[in-house]
Amino acid sequence: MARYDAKNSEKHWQAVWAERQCFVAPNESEKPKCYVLEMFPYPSGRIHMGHVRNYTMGDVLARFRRAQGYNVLHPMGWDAFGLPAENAAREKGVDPRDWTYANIAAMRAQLKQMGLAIDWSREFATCDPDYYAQQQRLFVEFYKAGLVYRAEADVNWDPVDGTVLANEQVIDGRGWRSGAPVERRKLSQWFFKITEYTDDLLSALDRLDRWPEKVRLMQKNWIGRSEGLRFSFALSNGEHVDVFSTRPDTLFGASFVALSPDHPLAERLAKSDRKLAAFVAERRRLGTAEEAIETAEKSGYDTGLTAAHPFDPNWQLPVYVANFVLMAYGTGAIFGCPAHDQRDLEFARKYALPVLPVVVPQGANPKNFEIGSEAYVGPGHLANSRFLDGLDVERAKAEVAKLLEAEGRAERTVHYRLRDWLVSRQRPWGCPIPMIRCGKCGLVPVKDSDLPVLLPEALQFQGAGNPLDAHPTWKHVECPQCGGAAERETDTCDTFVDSSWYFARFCDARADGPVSRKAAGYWLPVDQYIGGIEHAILHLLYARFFTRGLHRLGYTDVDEPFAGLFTQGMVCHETYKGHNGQWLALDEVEKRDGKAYLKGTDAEVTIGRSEAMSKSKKNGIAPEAIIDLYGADTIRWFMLSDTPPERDVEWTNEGAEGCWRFVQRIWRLVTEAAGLPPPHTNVDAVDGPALDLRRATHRAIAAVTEDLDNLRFNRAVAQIYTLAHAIGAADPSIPGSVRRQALEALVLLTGPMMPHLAESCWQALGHETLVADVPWPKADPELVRSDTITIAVQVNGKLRGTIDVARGTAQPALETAALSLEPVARALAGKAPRRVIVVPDRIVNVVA
RNA sequence: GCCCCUGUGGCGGAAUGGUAGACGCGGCAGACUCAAAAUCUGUUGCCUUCACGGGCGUGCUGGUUCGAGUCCGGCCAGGGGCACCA
Repeated sequence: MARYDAKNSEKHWQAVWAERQCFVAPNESEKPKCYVLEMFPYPSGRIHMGHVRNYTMGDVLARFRRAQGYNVLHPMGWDAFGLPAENAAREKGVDPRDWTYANIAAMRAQLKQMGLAIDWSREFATCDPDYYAQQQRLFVEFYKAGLVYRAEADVNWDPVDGTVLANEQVIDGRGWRSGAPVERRKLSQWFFKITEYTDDLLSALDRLDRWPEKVRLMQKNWIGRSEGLRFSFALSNGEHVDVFSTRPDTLFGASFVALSPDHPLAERLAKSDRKLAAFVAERRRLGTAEEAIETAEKSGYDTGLTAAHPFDPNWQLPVYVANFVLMAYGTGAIFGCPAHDQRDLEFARKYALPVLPVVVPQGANPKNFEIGSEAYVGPGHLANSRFLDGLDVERAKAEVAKLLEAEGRAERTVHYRLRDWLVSRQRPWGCPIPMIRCGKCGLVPVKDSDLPVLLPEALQFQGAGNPLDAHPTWKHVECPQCGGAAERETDTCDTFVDSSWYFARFCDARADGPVSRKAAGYWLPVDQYIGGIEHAILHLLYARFFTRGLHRLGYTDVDEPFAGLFTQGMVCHETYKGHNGQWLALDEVEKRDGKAYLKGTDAEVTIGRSEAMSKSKKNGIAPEAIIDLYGADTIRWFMLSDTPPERDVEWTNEGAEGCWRFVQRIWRLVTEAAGLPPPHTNVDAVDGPALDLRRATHRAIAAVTEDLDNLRFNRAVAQIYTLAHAIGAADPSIPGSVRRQALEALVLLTGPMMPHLAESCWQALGHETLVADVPWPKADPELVRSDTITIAVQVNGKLRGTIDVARGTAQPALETAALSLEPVARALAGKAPRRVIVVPDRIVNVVA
């Protein structure tokens, strides 16, 4: 029997699908629509295993929904602006445009090898002038709608990339791309007013019921709503300092006031206080990096000023500048209550400040309740707090707020941690911001008729700074308003802008305007979005904001771009380290008897734990190599097998071999079944082994359908193995029509996961249609349910036997049958049962 | 520091509060073969027993329940996120 020739078969079917335009989605259809989207890739030049997993999952769903009768939109594009192209330009002297499009061509070819059911007619790259022209149009419209503004901002400056980074793009005090230590600079920057939608972005999370709870929680925490009180302390120098607190109930436990080193007052004091200036500078070297601040010891600088307690002018609190107070949150100043805040406690212990408990838990005696090394943050009643004594925390908060508000000294406020989105980037390989600065007219948007603002043909990458800015002619233009000499904005957009609306552009990728209202009305929202958890916050939040903006501009009626979200796990592999601790690549190592050795030697190497495939750890496996060896169907099958899709998967060669064996097994099952009745033969009533196979077939159809509906690919795979086994083990005497039906179901169920193999098998079974065009099989409920079932019999919850009964057998009969079991009698040892729990069709539990 | 997730055989993992370990990988045994490869079949949690059987088992520890991998409380370990969120 000839083996299945994956290489030729896959090439053949890919050509057939392309030729017949199987996966081109019409924008009008009688069918219900289904929009399946995977996060589009950055064109790095080659696909990695993470892409393979991501696009396989989306492809299975797209093909499954198509078979179920949906009009499926499953597009692909390229997130093509960004720093790597610039780095390549600087390092290799290539044009970023050429580099990017060459990468796209290479990756497109690799993706096509995977046999994805994609509507390639909608493909675009964000660096296509046609795409970014439309984005510029949106920028101007957002600007006119009041969603864009320019402001001075204290920004993170990356001295290597010569670019500004958003706070959330700084990792450990270094640029998230360049790794260079970040400096601070004040620059005039463009912002999107995402905070205009804060409340809505938060409250709408509750309605995203097909999003992972984890992601909704992460977004909720990121938006960070907190209710509190804003009030001021009078300082000994005659000034006032505003603080924000969510715990005003603990005011009588205050023992200090602390300012952020970035607080204007701290900066002003530092001008005449060298030591303070040094302290502030030291803190700034820590950057905004969380880890650095985390591990840094709490420290402060006593300004010598004091602050009067709001309820007692004679009570003076010391005023510190403290390294743990953030300017970006609240007012940049706090009052410290060491007994009920861990950070304040550590600070107080260090500077020997009083620690007075003012909230005591239920049952504790206020007189001897003491704070040790842990602050008490739980509920309780107020103590040591004069007129607040005895109140619970919530009532005390309200009381303090009421008193201070009545005197006009405080304001109940809701604070969010979400800040506006800084989109300016000083990079040449991005979408130019279509604004013009005129000495006379100020900021003027580029006229619509002058769009797009194209990037210049040739850019010089020598030297730091932005080549757009350094270009001899590009930025010099006439003011659209007064006609005088003016300058273009040379900043480009954050690439998150590009990815914030591409899903809407896919609805009609060649529309004249940015988004076709009609097409977006038909396709949006995306029914299932699939991508990595690393985008759980920024990308998804920005896309949600942008969609609201598009709604405001009338491009769409939806606010939420992604009705369903699925975040897949990473692809991992064992790691290896040599004697001096360096990472070893997979092809430098060979395994024998469970141990790893340097290839060709007896030098043992350390086997590290499995980690996400990465260049730095040298544990990556190239998908092309696997596709070359086994074919795309095998790698697809591996990605779907065993591990639940949301969990990290470990790549193993043994597993891949197992997948490849299964490909051959299906092919053998199909091709060995010679002499079947012709296609479309009806199955007559059968019994015995033939009925068993029919039942197995319909059970598999039902189970796979349900599993794919819920993206439980690993379970669907297990069901298909079970059906294949049932077919292989079936009695040779059963009618060919039954065997045919089982094989056809097997092929169709496998179709979304191993599409090439399925087409070959379908053809081998005598069909002239394509699996890609065949409707999804339907399970007969009669055949899914079995008439007899096995019921467990327990004594005191321990299994003692089973009984086979007809479905629906009544309680008394079950009880009698259970009690007559020999092991049950033995366990009872002659005594009468105290009680017998009988759940029909489920279980009998005898309580002895 | 705060928040989130995950702990089940040798391994990846199944399991609406109702027979723990489906399915796959690996191992073992057998069939086919002169032999091997390939393939097929069976078997495979641990302890105990000649056997029948019995006991123990879902990170630990309490609880709820006739019955807990599943629900609740307390811990431990590993992983992830974050802007110390006052």
